[in-house]
Amino acid sequence: MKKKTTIYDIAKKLNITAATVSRALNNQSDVSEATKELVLKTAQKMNYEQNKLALALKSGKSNNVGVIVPRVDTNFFGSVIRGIEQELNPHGYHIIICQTDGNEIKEGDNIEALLNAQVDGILISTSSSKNSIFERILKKDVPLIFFDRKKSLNNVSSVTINDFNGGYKATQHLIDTGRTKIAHFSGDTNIEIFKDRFLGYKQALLDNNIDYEPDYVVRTESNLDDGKKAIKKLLSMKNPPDALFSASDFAALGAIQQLKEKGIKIPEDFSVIGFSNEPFTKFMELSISTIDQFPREMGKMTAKVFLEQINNTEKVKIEKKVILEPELIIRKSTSNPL
Amino acid sequence: MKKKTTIYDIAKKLNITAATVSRALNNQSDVSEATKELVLKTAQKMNYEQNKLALALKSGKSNNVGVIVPRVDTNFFGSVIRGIEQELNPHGYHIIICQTDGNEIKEGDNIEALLNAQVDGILISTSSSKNSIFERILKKDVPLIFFDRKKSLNNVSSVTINDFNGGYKATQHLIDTGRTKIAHFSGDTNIEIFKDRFLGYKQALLDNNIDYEPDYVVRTESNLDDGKKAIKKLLSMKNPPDALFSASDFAALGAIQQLKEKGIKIPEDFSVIGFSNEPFTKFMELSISTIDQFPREMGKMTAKVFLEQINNTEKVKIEKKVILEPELIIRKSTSNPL
DNA sequence: TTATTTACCGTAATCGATTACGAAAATAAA
DNA sequence: TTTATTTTCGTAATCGATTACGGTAAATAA
Repeated sequence: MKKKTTIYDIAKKLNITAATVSRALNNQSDVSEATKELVLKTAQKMNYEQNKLALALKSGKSNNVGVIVPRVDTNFFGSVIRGIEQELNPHGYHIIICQTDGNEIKEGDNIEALLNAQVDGILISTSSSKNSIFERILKKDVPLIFFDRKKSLNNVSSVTINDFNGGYKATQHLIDTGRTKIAHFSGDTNIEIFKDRFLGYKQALLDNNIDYEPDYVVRTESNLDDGKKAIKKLLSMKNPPDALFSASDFAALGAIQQLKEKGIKIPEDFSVIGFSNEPFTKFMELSISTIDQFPREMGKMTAKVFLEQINNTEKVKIEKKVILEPELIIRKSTSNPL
Repeated sequence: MKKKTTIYDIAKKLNITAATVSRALNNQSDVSEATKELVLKTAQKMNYEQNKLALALKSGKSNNVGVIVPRVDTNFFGSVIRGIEQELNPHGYHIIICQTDGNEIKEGDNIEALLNAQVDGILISTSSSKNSIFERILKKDVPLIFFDRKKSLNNVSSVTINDFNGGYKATQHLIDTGRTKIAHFSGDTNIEIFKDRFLGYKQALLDNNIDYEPDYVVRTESNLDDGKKAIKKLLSMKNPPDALFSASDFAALGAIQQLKEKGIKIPEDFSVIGFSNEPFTKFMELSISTIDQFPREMGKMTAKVFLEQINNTEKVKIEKKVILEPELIIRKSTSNPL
């Protein structure tokens, strides 16, 4: 009852060998139609199901792909993962999810474990500062693809959005509505995506002949409280800003709540734009302008790049750097362009 | 360079057999300290890493657990999955994620694939109407645990929240604020959780001697548009309701937006309570009262029940029905109790 | 000196599939 | 009828680990 039936069980019952059973099940040419049918029928009758582990060991292909993210319960990563799974599932791959909580050690452990599990590839949004772990993956010839948070490595593909352009577009939009005193909530600029958003912000100022004011830039975490604190600090300046580009939607919301408390009118007296297009930004009565990152498409693209790499029979390695273009979404927290 | 090193490679290099290498690596007693050290050292030098596939095939344990959900990009399922992963990872398990999009066929295919992949267990929030697939899992002696959306099967454990009480608490809260004409947005009542929320609603009315009005109950999908449509219909009644318990936060928000458009004051003239405690409900200027389901805890609990079942050496099977108690969260879309 | 134990390690089977090679049987060609 | 060619299927190796069993030599006991 409990024991799973193998091809040996079928072979014994039919008085043939497992080799023939295997060939019949795989519909190979050198088996007579008669035995093929017989095998198929008894396989069905005995509830036979192929043990993919044995197949994986033999073939060296597990059909599993590891996906590593800081956490799965955010809209962004949830959507990316959804995209990856949708794209990979029809090709027979399963995805194994690992969370790092942004912890470098956990990330290393997860990579180690995935390699031991013989995954056919690793898709990762990294929280690591070092490259050494990734070189171990490459040495084993396991396909590695970065998405969103990447490291720059030779021969390694990545799928990201153009965070520089995202920052630029957001800032330019504020300028287009007539603002010049534009503050910025920055994330951890050691992480590439946050540095790029910041650089886009600076470049937009430069291109519009607006002086860059370092005091207008505040480092914040991605939560409401940090946004509130940061905007308080900015408003207490001698020459306070009249607009904000936040690298995080959550911090942007915190700022908005604080501004309202102080009786400052949005967007008449102060404009706010966020980043990520979190679902809540659309739902607010005062909906929040933001930058869409197309996370689902990012996931699908990551999966596609992986599939291409797997199927690449050329000797030369391909290195694809896919950069998605983010989109400005104008809502009520900013005015319309002049 | 590319070839992974096996215990045979180590054995050959040291002129011993693979058996000894295996024993040394597993720190077994019948190997001399000298060779143990030697093996460990050369294993390190040769970058040896255990192939878990071979181990899995031999032992019959893959250390993978399948998790099946409708989709991963919602706050609820994302949080549940996060909880499952956090609990299972320290025990050496990896989770394989599958999405069904609520499609029964896809769910069957996913189960099939997970069984073939020899997962050590399946944790599922089901969209299926039939029991037959699950009986196949049980026949194979693969641990099966339901969470949130369950089927009632003998000897199968489940982790759910008390949706009946959730519906009851929400409705009772509206009554406590002085409402009597309470409408209900119901989900698909063929799904147990939605039926239970509805039954809780009815029971609360009954216990408070309020007549149940079938026309006050509208079937809606979990999105804004359906909520808007439904509330329009309700408001056009001869005797329209003055409160709403929606089984979905999204539909509740749609209703609120529509009510505002009509100039109806919330919560003075109309109270709304949702279900699920989606993040946006807290962020709104008019924050939405709702029912918290503790999804992360649900995930952790599901994982714990799985671990217990795995480690259960008794002959008798345990069947655990864990029911989490949902919590009423009062915000601005409902008044304070009288 | 002989017997017995212990420490250490090799042999070979096993998990469940695939497949190169070769052999027997069936058929076609001479 | 004999030879050549297919068709069909069995034998055994392989993937990379673990482990029951057995054997040898050294250590200890008698």
